[in-house]
Amino acid sequence: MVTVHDVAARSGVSIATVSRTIRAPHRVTESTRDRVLEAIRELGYRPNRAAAGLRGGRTGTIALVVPDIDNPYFSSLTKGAQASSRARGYGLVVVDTTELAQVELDEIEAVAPQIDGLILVSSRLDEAALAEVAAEHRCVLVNRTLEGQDETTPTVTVDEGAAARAAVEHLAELGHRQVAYVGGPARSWSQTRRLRGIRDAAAVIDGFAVTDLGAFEPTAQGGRAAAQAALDSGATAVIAYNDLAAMGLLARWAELGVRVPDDVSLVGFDNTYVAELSAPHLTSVGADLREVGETAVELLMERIDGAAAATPAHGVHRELGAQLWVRGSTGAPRA
Amino acid sequence: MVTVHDVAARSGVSIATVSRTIRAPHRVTESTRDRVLEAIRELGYRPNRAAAGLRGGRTGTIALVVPDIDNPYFSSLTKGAQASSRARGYGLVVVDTTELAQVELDEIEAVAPQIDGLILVSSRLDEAALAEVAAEHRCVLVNRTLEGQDETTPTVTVDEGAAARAAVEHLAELGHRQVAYVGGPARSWSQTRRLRGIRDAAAVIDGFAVTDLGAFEPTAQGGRAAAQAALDSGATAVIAYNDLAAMGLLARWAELGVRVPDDVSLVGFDNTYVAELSAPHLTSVGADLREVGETAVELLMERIDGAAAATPAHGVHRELGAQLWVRGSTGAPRA
DNA sequence: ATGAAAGCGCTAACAA
DNA sequence: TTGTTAGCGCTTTCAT
Repeated sequence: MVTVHDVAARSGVSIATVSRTIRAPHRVTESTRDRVLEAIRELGYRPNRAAAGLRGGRTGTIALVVPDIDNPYFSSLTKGAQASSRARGYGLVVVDTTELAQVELDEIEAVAPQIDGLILVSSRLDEAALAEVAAEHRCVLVNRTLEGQDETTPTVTVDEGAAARAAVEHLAELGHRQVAYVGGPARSWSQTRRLRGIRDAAAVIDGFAVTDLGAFEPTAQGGRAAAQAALDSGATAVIAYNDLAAMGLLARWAELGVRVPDDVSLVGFDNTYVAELSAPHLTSVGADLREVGETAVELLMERIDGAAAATPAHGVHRELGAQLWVRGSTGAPRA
Repeated sequence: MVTVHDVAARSGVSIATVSRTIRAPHRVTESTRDRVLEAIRELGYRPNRAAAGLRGGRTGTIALVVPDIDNPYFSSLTKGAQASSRARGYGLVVVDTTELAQVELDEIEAVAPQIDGLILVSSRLDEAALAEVAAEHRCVLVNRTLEGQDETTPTVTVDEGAAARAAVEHLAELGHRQVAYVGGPARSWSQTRRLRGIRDAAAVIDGFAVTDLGAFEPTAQGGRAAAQAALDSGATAVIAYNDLAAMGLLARWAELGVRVPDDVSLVGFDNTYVAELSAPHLTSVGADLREVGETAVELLMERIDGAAAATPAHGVHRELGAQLWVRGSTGAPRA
């Protein structure tokens, strides 16, 4: 292992100068700097981030904590974060909590000392635990806000209201008036906002009725389970809590001989890549997931770099716009 | 931040005893141990893994390096690794290399000092670079072997030959004799093995012919691009390089009015979760991906714990069996 | 069985 | 501008 000492010896300077050459190049004469840089290259020196963090408080690494990496929503978001942090010279470590609050807490505490900050995506922690984590670590929240007086934790959310509205208006324009909603986990943060968004959007359209089919698993299985009920509801179009559930509806309907969009239209949420796997492709509403990841990193960087500097006392909250991605699963209702 | 000093003060012992209580409990009297353990609980002390690694060489963390986390193959494998490492008390950090060899190399060198070992999945490094990484770091290879004299690096592979054979035999039993293969990236390690496996299996079946359609992107788009050619080949069944490509074939065929499995049967590779997203569900061959991840962690653990101990001079190579997952996309050929 | 002390690789005062 | 030095939190001899 090559250390600062090796580089120092090789270039005939002290270890402090080596460190400075990396962290504050302007504080070193050009000639020495060149010499040190060359030694670094020759020796293949790489600073030990753990050691740097131990002493200086900066590790050059951030962590992204997700509930389930094996879910296209989170993996796409992760891609965005990865690209963004890399572009800024930061390392990114991904942690999967398997949807468990306790695991989430454990892992956060375990990695915390080794990183400069963390991004919590769709945290499964309860308010109290989340507030404590947010208070003790430099972090950014995604898809979740801290209720109450917290104005200090940067947050990235997607405008679920706009997404829901886009779905409803799209269907209304196509001529639909009877729509069924296949919901996700009842207590979920997104579910609440999505259902309300749909209701609000529907309310301002003449003669537009929405039937809430209740809570289903946010998976293809959940979608399959809802397929018959959706049909029975008499709706000409269905909105699903997420793309995975929509895929389940699509598959089950195909087995039942129901054609999409001829017999019924379908819209998913999140615009994950699975929306382009089906036949027909799935119309979906949502933000650009990679952009969500990028934005979270951006906010965290501001928090880190401008630590003492221009950090506003109030937190930064970014609500990302949602778009409608029209694909083959939506069309005019049967005459 | 709670440190060993806080715990030591609280329990009236030295920091050395605190450390021992954690790393070598049997070297501490039961009464003192209890006292220390209680202080740890009360204070909520968590050892700083980075610091531990700096001094002792053990960080309690391992890294999993994948080319693209936004690919169901890797994300499922990651789940397995995550569960397994957690069960063993190790932290797991996931690194996404965006398919780039240079990024892979950079990230490996950056995290290396902070971890006890790493798992390289489907490494994009060339032989020379990979050999060097394997020599300098404690690592396990997945889906890749080091050619030549290396007998020292543990490796996990999937029996692609068995997978290919399972696909071919399944189709043969159904009555198919004309099969087309939609290939993946020409130079890919898996592609080579899969094609050969299919050829070998076909060779021993009377009158069984395989048409190689050539290289396509290992994505839904790639599958779509191959759809027409697959039909034109006159095959009654198609095997795709992976599930994603198979999904593309399925979708394009649906648009073309081709029915699966009535008009043509389809088999994918890898058995990722997307195989259960389509209508009909996709028959696929492959190993249990989570098991692949678990096995890799297991091998790495053996390498770490038994460092000096019973480590055989020759490496450990585990080839995981592949299974056939029969779903709706395969059936008898049209009479 | 326990404590004192050295030092892992690095950064940040402080001196020079 | 550069070097010296004191630790960051921890593990690990070496004493006791």
